[in-house]
Amino acid sequence: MDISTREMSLTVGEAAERVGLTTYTLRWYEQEGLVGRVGRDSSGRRRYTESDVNWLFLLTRLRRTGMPVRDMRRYAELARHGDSTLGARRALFEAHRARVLARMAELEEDLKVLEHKIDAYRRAEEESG
Amino acid sequence: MDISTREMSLTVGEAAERVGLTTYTLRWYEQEGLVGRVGRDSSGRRRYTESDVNWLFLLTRLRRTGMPVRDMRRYAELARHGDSTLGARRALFEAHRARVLARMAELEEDLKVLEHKIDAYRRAEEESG
DNA sequence: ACTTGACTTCGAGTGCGCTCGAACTGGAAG
DNA sequence: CTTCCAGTTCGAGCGCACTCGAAGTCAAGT
Repeated sequence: MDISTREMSLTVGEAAERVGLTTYTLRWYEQEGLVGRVGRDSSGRRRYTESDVNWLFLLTRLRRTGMPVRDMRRYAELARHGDSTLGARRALFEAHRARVLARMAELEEDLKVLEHKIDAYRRAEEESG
Repeated sequence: MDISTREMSLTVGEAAERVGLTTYTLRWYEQEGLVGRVGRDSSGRRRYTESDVNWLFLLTRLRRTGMPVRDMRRYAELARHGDSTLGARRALFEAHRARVLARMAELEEDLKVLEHKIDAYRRAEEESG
């Protein structure tokens, strides 16, 4: 039982790799207030804890579902204000879930258009190729 | 049976409204080669035919599924080259369909994360609210 | 001791997809 | 006949989300 496996802390490069963002983006997220001030070591280098990494991971999911950085910032601010904002955070997620579901419904519609087109091309190829 | 119902032609504003884009965007699409040169009336105004509008509609679906304008341009170029490019166009759509399916799978994953979070907030609210 | 390479901050630059302002024109309504 | 509105072209500008370059620091490896 190595103490380092219990008290993990990662450099910006390691954290970036783990969450699939670049070091540039991680620093920028911090600057933009999407992440609270990350701890530094004695020489001023960022040290990411496991909970920092979990938070970053959540941010990547929000981003990937199309949440604007502006809204992620708002969410981060709520989170920084503790338990009194739990309801607001849930509301934010529920609203976002609705948007994601709507987006998925759109994509399914659009997929149909794509498939129709593919079929039409197939038929046209048979006829003239 | 009015002849105007058979030979429809729309102004840029009407076409924009019908496909859900702005007039700016319609002109820009033309300029960018996403749409072949649209016909003009005697005083130089654009007149969109039904097939122009159908084409534009298809473009909106490609856009909405995340196809970059660059790729839409490539597709438009293929379409302008006639039946010899049917296979290429089908391939382009099939590749795009794969990306859309992958995107939908991602969204479903991300949706799970969202629902977990919502549940967690609900539980936390019960406990401390 | 020196080199290497990942880190620091800062401000500037990039790519995408529009979006708009300016200056002008031309058809239709009152 | 005038007023109005929607259209024209052109180039410039914008918002978003990064992405990068410059100049410097620091710790570890050879």
